[in-house]
Amino acid sequence: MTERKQKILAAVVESYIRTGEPVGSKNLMGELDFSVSSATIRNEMADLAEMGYLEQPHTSAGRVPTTLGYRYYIDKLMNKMELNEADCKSITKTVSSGSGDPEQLLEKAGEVIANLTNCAAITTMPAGDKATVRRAEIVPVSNRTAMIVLLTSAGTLKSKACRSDMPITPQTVERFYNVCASHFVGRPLEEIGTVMLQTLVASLGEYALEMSPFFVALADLANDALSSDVLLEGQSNLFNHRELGGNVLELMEFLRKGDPLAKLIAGGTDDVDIKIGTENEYKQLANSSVIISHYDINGERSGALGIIGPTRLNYAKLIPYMQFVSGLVGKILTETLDE
Amino acid sequence: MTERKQKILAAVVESYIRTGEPVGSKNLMGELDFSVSSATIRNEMADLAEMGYLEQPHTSAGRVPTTLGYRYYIDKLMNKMELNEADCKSITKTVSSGSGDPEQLLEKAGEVIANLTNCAAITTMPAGDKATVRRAEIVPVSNRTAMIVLLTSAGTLKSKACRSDMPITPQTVERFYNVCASHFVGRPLEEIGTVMLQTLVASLGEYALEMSPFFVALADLANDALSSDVLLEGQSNLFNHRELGGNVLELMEFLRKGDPLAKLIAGGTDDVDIKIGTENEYKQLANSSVIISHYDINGERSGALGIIGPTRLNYAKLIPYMQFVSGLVGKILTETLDE
DNA sequence: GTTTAGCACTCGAAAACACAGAGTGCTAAA
DNA sequence: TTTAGCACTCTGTGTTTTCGAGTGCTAAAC
Repeated sequence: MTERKQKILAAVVESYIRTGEPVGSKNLMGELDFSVSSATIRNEMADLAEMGYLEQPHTSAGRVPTTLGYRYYIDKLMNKMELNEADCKSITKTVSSGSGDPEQLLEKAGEVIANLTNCAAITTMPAGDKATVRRAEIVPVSNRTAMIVLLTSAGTLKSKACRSDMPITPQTVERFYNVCASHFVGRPLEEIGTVMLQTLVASLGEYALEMSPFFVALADLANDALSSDVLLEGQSNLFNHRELGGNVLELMEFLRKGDPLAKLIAGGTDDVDIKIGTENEYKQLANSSVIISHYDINGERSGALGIIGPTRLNYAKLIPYMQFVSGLVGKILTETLDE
Repeated sequence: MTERKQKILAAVVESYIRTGEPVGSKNLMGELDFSVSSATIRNEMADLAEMGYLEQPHTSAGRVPTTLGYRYYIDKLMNKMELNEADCKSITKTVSSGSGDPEQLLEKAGEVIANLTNCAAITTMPAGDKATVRRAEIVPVSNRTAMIVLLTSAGTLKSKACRSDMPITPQTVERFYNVCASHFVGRPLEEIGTVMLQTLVASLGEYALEMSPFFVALADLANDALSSDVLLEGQSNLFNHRELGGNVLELMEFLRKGDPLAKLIAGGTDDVDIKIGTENEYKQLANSSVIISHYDINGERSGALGIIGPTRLNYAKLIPYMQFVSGLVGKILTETLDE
């Protein structure tokens, strides 16, 4: 891999990212900082194609970067762009304008990213992995229906209505509160599994029947709180990218499901993860790139922001932006949740 | 408007709804219960076109119903289809399978409708118009951050994190609880407006500064609880209707915003509201039809289910279905929330 | 040995064209 | 009033043509 080949590869990638058109040898001439003829470039490009970095949509078209080409560009050739001062300010202003509610914050961050990048943005709420139960109770709303409320140490509050077969008395409420206080509060959410509940219910004796629906619902809530919520913003931006073509629908269908999204965004240990096209584990993403940037709360990896778009993302610009926003989110959340 | 014209109009509408193709005089011959030549039908159709009930996409194409045509058909000609027994059962089963949580219920109902109709489904949570405050409190999650929790008599629970400039002490919590108990509990949500809050904060004296962010957040929550939540399901179904063409995107963008949706579904006093194409107040819906069916809780109009799809909906079938599902939802919610 | 000019060739996109088919409107006869 | 017949219109489709961008190869130039 000569230096000249590198320069040509970089130029092809950048030109393609900019225009979306396959790039030919003649056009490339003007974009290089050294002058050679188009024939020379052609030879080099043929080499790069053979090496797997470029490919042709069809015989008589220009060249387009392959997954490998993008990867090489990102890892070795790319110069990250500086952040635009004004953008930073406006982002900071928008993101921090909320009242301190994490969900609102991440929603806003997602919006900002989606608008900025013209892609779909995904954000995860701070992970509840290690969260413990802070409080659990039932609040009656009618004769036989009550809200179950679960507050975790991570600051998430989940609630859900639940119907009982028996009238709900103040004693029911108190009993439930006491059981929770003695068995759950301060313990990790994970412990509220079905096994735990079964033994618990068994030990309740005569009250078992009365209480069991509430404990089942509580387990539901605990699960809810454990599975990190994923927010999605700006999906419709994907329609602006015609290279995604007919696959947009499948892609959007894929995004609608929370589970794979959660997996997608969870993986990776680096500060910023980039998955290009077929590098993605899901085949629906074969034509898309994903940039994921994690955020830390109190120095601990807690969640992530990501974008999903076509493979020809402006990586040099977007990577720093994603880092900036996730850093900002981490900072704000750390402040919000400090002990 | 002769009887024959009516029969022809009905046949045109039904054929178009079935096939999606403009219908010509020859094809129509086979679908009428009397025999006349295509020429006769042509004459009648020309008349109907002149009267504004039909139109031609272009000179040499068949005829398509206009908004007026659909309207006449629905109001005067349509025979509502009977509900399919098996469908009813499966709907009932799916919808009532939840744990009694209204949100879950309406989500399921929306899903069922979306799948059944191949349209986008919108559902509103039971209105909080007349709801009162059942409980309001703050729960600290860190030194300066607390969750504000608001539970209404309608069974909705809203919460939100809120950050204070001062450390939150148990006294703060108690003070807030007491103020809420004495001023808000039992009162309509609407009263928690900014005006009310200002006078209240003023009366708090030295604690005003400490408490005000929480009251502001509480007002937010009250507003949240008042503005009926709108759930949207099956938007992607809209892509299956090619007659919506390029407008699908605008339509989906429109659906993403909650506000107009809420307005859309709120209006109307009838049991079932049908808006066809340009009858809709929003121009993004000019090519769509909307069927909205309200549900009652304890005999009081509380919310609605609706579908949005192309104008060529199978009204005769879908209207009874919507009535059935909304009736079912009303029944279940009435049971859930009975006092 | 590397670079360049020249040239034949390939392929896709767009334009031009032909044409079948569905449907209409009109006229005149039944 | 209804019907048969006919000329006409328009779209959608398939075919052909043209155009241009781009390539790969060869042979000459550096």
